[in-house]
Amino acid sequence: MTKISDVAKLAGVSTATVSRILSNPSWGKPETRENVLAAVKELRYKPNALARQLRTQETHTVIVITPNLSNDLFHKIIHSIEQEAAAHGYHVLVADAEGQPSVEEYYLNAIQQRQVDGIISISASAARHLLEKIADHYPLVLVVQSYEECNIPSVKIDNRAASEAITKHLIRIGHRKIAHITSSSDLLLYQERLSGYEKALRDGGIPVDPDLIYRGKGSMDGGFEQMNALLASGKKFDAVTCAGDTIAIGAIAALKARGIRVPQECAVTGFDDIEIAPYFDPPLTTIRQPAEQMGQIAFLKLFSMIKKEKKYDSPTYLPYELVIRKSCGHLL
Amino acid sequence: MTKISDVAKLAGVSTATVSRILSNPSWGKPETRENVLAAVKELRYKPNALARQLRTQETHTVIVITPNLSNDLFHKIIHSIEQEAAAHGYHVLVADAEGQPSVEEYYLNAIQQRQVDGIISISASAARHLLEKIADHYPLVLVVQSYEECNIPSVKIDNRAASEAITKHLIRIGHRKIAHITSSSDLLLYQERLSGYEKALRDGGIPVDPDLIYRGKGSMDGGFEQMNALLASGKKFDAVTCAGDTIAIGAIAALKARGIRVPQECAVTGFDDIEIAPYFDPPLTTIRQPAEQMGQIAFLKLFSMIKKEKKYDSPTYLPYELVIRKSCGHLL
DNA sequence: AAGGTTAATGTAATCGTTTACGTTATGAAT
DNA sequence: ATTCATAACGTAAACGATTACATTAACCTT
Repeated sequence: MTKISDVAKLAGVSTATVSRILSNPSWGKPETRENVLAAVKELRYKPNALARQLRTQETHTVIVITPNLSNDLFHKIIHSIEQEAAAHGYHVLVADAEGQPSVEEYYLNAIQQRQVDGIISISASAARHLLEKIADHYPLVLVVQSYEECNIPSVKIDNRAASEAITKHLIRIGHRKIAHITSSSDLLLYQERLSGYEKALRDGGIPVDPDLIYRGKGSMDGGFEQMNALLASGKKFDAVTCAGDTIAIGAIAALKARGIRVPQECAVTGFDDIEIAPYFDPPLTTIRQPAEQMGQIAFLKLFSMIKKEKKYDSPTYLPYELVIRKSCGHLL
Repeated sequence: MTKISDVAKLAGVSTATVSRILSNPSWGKPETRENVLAAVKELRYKPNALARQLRTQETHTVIVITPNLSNDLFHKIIHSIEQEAAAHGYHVLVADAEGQPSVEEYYLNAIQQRQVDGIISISASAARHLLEKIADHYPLVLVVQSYEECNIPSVKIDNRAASEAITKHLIRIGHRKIAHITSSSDLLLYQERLSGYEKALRDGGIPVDPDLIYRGKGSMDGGFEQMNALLASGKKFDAVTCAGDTIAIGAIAALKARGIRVPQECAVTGFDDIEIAPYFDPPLTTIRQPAEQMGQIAFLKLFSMIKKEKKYDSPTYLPYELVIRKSCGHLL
């Protein structure tokens, strides 16, 4: 592998000159520039990133930690982080935390070992105090969810309000016995969605019935299983709000398997507006999160922290959108 | 940040001793070990990965290049690569090539700059000669697709045979006028699937009709659009094989939108067996690729190349599985 | 012509490890 | 007691870049 000293030798200059010409477009006299650049081209020189990073103490790389790779919303966000990062000359390392023994360890290792300049955590699942400790020492931004009254920079929608909105829509069009299927994970975002659901019920004068709230895996399998459990319970219900589109899809499949028509006999709503939402039968009524914006803003926040422009920041709330399709039944 | 010399000072030894004790469990006398390890703990020392990598000339990191992150099959593969890599003490860097101006450049940069020890390319889209040139110099493994008679190591299923099998199934249960919707990308894998479809038709004594072959985006949107085009053409058909489950989902949505019942009036098959396949209405008949195995074997191949055990290798063909669900209609 | 400013470049230290090579201590073998 | 092998450890040279500091050259200014 050719190194900078090879280039320097061929161009008849010192390594310092090569380095400067390569990193500062207005440096050196034209003749020298030409020589050096010609040598670079001839030898096909590529700077060794490790050496550079070791010396400059920055990697121009950020790590994105995601609970899994199979969530459509997550990779929309990841993709937009990558776009924005590239625009600033940064690389993105994607870490799939699924199946990782200790997410916390994962978080820290990369940055402590100086392999990345900052962390973006999508839907972080670590304990609050731990995240705060990390944020105290390193640039960290949370996306999709964050803790309340916590000064770790974050970007998200108001999950509670969104969930309330979609539930209120069901009430408005005449549903009363509304169930909720959610994930049993203890992510705050699910608690917030549950809480929005409850608020909508209370505001609509409908008592919250704990027997209509089901928790399980946050996947299609999970939705399928929980809906079967709900059906098996014998409880009556005419609508279900699900805390995610994948859950909703599993739930609808379970209803259909018993010959229950959606939305005529039971309305179902999702959350996230994943790719399949409009193509499913029936198309899902859901909440759309502004994935692109979330990723973009998350990177920009992180970037300004890396550049030491600011350390803390208030959470950014972005607008969500209630997307009404057929799975919730008739509008008024 | 504490460095190795801090540890050495506190433990009263040289940096060489610290380094050796940390990397070789049977080195040094017990007393020294204890001192050093105690110092490490006290100072919370974490080795600087960059410095280590610069010195050892290996990063223990491999890069996985994927055409996009939204394909369920791809992240199953990525996930299994990560699992296997972790078991060998390697990290995985995921590169989403979508929207990248030049995938080729991407391929090379990371490895030329010595940031990774090897490359796994999922469904590579680069030109053959380019891939061969890369493989000549660096460890490279292809997954999901590869070129014929090419000695770049690869892991995949026999796409042609699988496509032939699923098409033959349609013929066996009585379909004659079978269309094919595929991606307009020039990935070999789509050509192979098309070719398997054609072979099945010919073997069944059915002429291949170019007017029944449609190409578009390989997404749900694409399937929707192509099916609409097919319908608009006025051509008669009673079944459609799609080159991917997402295409099939879009296609079915388009059929339903016109009130055409699937599979009664038109059978549809997919490819890949993504998460939603069993939950869709109707559940998709499709080809399951052994994603876990593919990822695992891909990493192992790469690993042996990195360790210089072997350079070239014949492609590994793994068994696929024809998964028959309802979207193709009655079995005999 | 002397002094001063600036541009162009070189020298060598530095980032934080690992490791080849050298030295000393220890103990076994003769 | 001498020799020899081996274990334990230290010294210092890498790895390949960037950059503080020093130097020289060139060009003004008066």
